Amino acid sequence: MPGHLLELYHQLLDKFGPQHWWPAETEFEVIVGALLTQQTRWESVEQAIENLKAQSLLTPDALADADKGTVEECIRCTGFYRQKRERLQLLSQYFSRNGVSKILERPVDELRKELLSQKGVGPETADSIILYAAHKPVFVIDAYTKRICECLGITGGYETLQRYFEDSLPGDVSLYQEFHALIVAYAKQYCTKKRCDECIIV
DNA sequence: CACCAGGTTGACC
DNA sequence: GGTCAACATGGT
Repeated sequence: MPGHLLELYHQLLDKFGPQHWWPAETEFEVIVGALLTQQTRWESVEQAIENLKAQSLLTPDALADADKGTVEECIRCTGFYRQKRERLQLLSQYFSRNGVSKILERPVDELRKELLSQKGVGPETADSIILYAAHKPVFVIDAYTKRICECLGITGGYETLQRYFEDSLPGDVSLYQEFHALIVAYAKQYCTKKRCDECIIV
């Protein structure tokens, strides 16, 4: 019985309040954060972003040309720092060559395909960039969302779950942003790998 | 000390 | 098409 997602959204909003997710001064900062946040705590990403800012490396041009050791030092705290450094600089080159807003303004389908062709950018990272930097309504499916979908009896791969959310909700950017953040807030507390308590969603 | 975190890739079936 | 180790640090 689909159609319960909007109800779930309001339940979570009542319980946790607005999350105002992905605070960032620029779109490029969102892009960098999206890459760095892979398989790490957000607090580590904030630290890394701060480090990059202190070195004035938070622009595509600066980051693309920056010294490798310097970049690795800045992002070490996010883990996988060698491959993330490589991928971050390749991504910076790409945005530097074509222009951040020029790229983000492209039609969603085209944009998604382009992002996915970049090394280190998979579906979740691409969709995070589209939703939080390009401000277009694609629903981000992360590990927490997958976990909650299991509770809801929704099975399938990334695209399947994404279609389910997008088909069940109005295509609204703010709604997608908040809902995604609320799912994470909820799952972190009540639907961890070890336990699934007080499940308000079933 | 073991396990986990806002994933992606390339190898292998 | 799906599964899986590798990638690396820091927190609980």
